[in-house]
Amino acid sequence: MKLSKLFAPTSKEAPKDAVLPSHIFLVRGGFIAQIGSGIYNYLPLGKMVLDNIRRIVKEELDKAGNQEVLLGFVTPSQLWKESGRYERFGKELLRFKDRKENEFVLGPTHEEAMVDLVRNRVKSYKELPLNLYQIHTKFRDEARPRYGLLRGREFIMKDGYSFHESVEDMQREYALMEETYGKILDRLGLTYRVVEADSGAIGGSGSKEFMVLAENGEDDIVICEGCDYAANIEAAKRAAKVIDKSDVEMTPGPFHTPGVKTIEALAEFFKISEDFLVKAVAKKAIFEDHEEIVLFFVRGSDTLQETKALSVTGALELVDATEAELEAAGLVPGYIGPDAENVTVYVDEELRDEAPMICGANREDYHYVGYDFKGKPFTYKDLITVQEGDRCAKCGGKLTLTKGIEVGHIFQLGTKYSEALGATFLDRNGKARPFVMGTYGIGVSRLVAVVIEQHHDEKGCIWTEETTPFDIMIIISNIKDEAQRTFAETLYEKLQDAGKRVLLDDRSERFGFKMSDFELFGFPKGVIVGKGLKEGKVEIVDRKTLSKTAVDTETVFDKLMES
RNA sequence: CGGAGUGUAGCGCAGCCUGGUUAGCGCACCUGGUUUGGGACCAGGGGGUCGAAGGUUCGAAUCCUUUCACUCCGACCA
Repeated sequence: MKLSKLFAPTSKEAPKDAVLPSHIFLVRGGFIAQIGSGIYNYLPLGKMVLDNIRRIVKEELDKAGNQEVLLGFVTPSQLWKESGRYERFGKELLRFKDRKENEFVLGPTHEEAMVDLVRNRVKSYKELPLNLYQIHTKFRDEARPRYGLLRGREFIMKDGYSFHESVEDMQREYALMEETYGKILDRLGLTYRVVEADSGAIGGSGSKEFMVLAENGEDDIVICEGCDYAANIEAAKRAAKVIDKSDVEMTPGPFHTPGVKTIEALAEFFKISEDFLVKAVAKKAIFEDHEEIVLFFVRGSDTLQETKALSVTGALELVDATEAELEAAGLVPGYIGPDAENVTVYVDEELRDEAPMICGANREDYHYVGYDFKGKPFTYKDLITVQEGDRCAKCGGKLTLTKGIEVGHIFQLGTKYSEALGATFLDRNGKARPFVMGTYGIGVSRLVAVVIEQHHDEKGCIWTEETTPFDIMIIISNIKDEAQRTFAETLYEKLQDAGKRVLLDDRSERFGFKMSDFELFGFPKGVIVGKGLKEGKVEIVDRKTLSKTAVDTETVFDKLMES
């Protein structure tokens, strides 16, 4: 390809809203261009990267025995109503009607559609297992799209769905997918961790996320320094905190604490560690058919993990409760304790049998000192957010927090969707049973940006070997110099014939301009054909290190073929 | 969805408050020339429904109303 013919408009200026390197360089390098909020066009270079990633994903999945299909992007709402997600998915699901007033959705994920494809077509255990995937556009009407390709509304995802006759077989496939995803990310040249995750709106019994480690990641992940434990903050567990109670004594009873409403104030008032306080977090839980106030109690030094909290309630969402709503429920804001009546109460697991504690007395201006959880029949659940420095539940090692970008997520789904949609097969005994399913996703378009988040410098992109659109860029320093042009064009032809993907910068621009574009594009190798040609020399530039090596014109071809 | 902004040439912006010639500037673009190892220079040139609709006015980019889009902070987010 000749750069003079390539549609790759580069620019010195980045869009003013671009803050992440991937966003800035992909736009400046002419890889992508925004067309609407959270919607991007792929220009030739961006499309090449996307195709590379898509190809790697496909190769590895096919090797693992998966089969590619392509489902309709527009999905009849009926399917979503059958699974119950039409209501549950919320506003992210873009709904619309056709000219006949029939309702449709733009698929944000395709569990329903894939189950529909398989039901009544796969009828016997003999046809199982089956793992079908597609690499397709998705649409989620994100409340706030940002960060370029990292959080768009329209994006490209690989989504796979497996069907099995037993949980054991599904778990075998789940393990195979974990391995396969690892191979894919390795080939892309990414550093990642597999972490335990919350299953969220998809549901199911277990899930893991593939997190690419990056400073600008949106997800907090917990990593153990001592073993391989790693988890999303939303799902992370720790060894129960050990509290030193040696010099704490309390005489049980109510205590007058006027105006002391926060944990900090309470710790100050009693001159005691927050470890001995009970923090009440009140939320309004919204269910499909009603709303109610729910109370969560955690140790004063802990914070509520909202994803865990949401999951124990089974509600659609949790929102902050207003003081008026709390009072209406018979609660006293600032003095709420676990013995509150007529509301649903969840207590953190680590407070089971804990004593002595200080908690709200459910009475204006009073706390209860010396509270004992022993024998209290609360519903105890894991509710806390793991903090930096907590101890690993697996090995006792120190837990640290880091940032990651989610690029893959695998789920042990079970029979949730097959049951809801009535998708069954006949088992070995001739009995109809719902498929046991797994589901597996990779953010293909997100990966385009992720590669850059992990591989860039202040000048621009640095593509990895398998993602780069071109292997080599030949830069003709002075296009008016006949010798330079002839040599470069000959080399260009030769490398192409030898199977290299080569871009020839034959533009009539100045040297500095072309070098800047080379650095911005980020192809692994550059060849500068310039003033050294008179002495029989050209230079090979390594994009990663930006180091230049003078090479004889005789040997440059072989040198380039080596790498 | 709450709060706050911005829409003027491909991009970045000034002009608006205080209405009044032909709406400017930088970059980019086109032509000619000089230049060619780190985003050059000289000369000439093209490009605008001032986001849209309505209103006030002799006169609107500028004032008013409505609307749309985009962005930022937050909430939200397989």
